[in-house]
Amino acid sequence: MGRAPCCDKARVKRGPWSPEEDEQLRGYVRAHGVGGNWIALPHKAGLNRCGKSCRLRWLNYLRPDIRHGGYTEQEDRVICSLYASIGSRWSIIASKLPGRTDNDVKNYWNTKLKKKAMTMPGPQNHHHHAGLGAGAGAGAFSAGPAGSWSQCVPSSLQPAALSPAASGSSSVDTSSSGGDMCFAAAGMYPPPHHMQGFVHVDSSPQTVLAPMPLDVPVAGTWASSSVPGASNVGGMALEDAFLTDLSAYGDLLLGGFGGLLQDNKATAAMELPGACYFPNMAELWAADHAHAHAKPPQGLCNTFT
DNA sequence: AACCAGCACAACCGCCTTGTA
DNA sequence: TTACAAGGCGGTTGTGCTGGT
Repeated sequence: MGRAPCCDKARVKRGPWSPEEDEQLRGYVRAHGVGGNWIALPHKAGLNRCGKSCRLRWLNYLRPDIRHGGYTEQEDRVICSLYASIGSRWSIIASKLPGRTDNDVKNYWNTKLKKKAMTMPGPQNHHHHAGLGAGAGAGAFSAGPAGSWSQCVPSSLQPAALSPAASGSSSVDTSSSGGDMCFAAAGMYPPPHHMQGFVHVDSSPQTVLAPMPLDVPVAGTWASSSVPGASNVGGMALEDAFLTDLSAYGDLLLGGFGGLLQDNKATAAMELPGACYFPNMAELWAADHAHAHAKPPQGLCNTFT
């Protein structure tokens, strides 16, 4: 027997919201805020709706800062970049796109961007895949010789090598806040010497990404918030560093994103909030070392902050 | 004009995580 | 430590619109 439903579905209204309901919810939130309790909100607001439904409606549609449609090339690249590195974690991806919601980004990917990405030419240098490809889970992403998306990417388009399901990361501590080792595009860029076997620090397509040694000293959290002048460190703009890294990962892991990303990375001009755009190191660790059942070394993070 | 297929997007479902008593 | 409630998330479904036949 499953858990009890959050509301009586037989009694609450379902389906599309009417303009009157929208205005009722909008007015209530304007006047009182959400109050930290979505379950109680519909009753207080006089809405015959499930609390979860109210929450979704507000977050995905009624919030004043929401933008719908009109995705830019930069946003496309960011979505592809992050999808290549972290998979379908839409809330994280959306958090990097001001005014976008996870649902919106997810729909956009499923209906448009996925097809667009599928039509992109494949990578030019498949020897990249020798790096992480030796690790567990990477087999699903071995690029075909022709290098087309349809051959490189599994049917689900899920980067299994990084996904919780494949890495078994339910046992991996992805929520640690202390010692997060964010490979922030800002903060410490280029990365310390001992990380450069793993981190792509230049735009050379020949760069081979190798698994990071696990016994490396971890220098603590790399976050722009703690580093003065972090938006442009080492002569590399934040977005350039970000996209350079992720294009390298896309090429390594999916065999197709690289082509989508590399062309215009230098011209990317959108401002990306937050600091840590690097792939989840804990999951990479788990996937690459078949240690899904164990915790990664302290300091591997899952935080995009 | 009617029908159908495909598309876009809003909304729902169920599971997982988190906070709290 | 445990149990429970609520929040959060990603996958999936439903619905309306549009273009083609």
